[in-house]
Amino acid sequence: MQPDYNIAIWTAVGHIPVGKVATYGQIARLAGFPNSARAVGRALAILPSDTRIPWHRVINAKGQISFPIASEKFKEQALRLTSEGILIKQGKISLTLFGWEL
DNA sequence: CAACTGACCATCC
DNA sequence: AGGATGGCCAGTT
Repeated sequence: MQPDYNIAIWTAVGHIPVGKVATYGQIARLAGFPNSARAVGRALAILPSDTRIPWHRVINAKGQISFPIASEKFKEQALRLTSEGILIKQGKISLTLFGWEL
């Protein structure tokens, strides 16, 4: 099991400009899997902690972080996003303002 | 081998 | 506007 899914997805994620965010659906589309947003979630889930992939720039279609509000993962992602200039109000990110390729 | 699960999404009510 | 429903697809149980 070493499908290129993950490679394609990671590559697409790596193309997200700093200060912008993309949804799983967008990434899936860019990677060549129009109906497999879930593949993106999987690909990101198996990333090692020392990865250089900006996984934090990937959020769900609701414009929110796809983690339990109190989890460490959530906090880390929120921190990384804010430090890149992305504003999170009430746990929600404005895709209109920070969405990649609108 | 069948069923469940999940860092999801679009549509319908 | 918020909740339920169906579809997707690969890795686990």
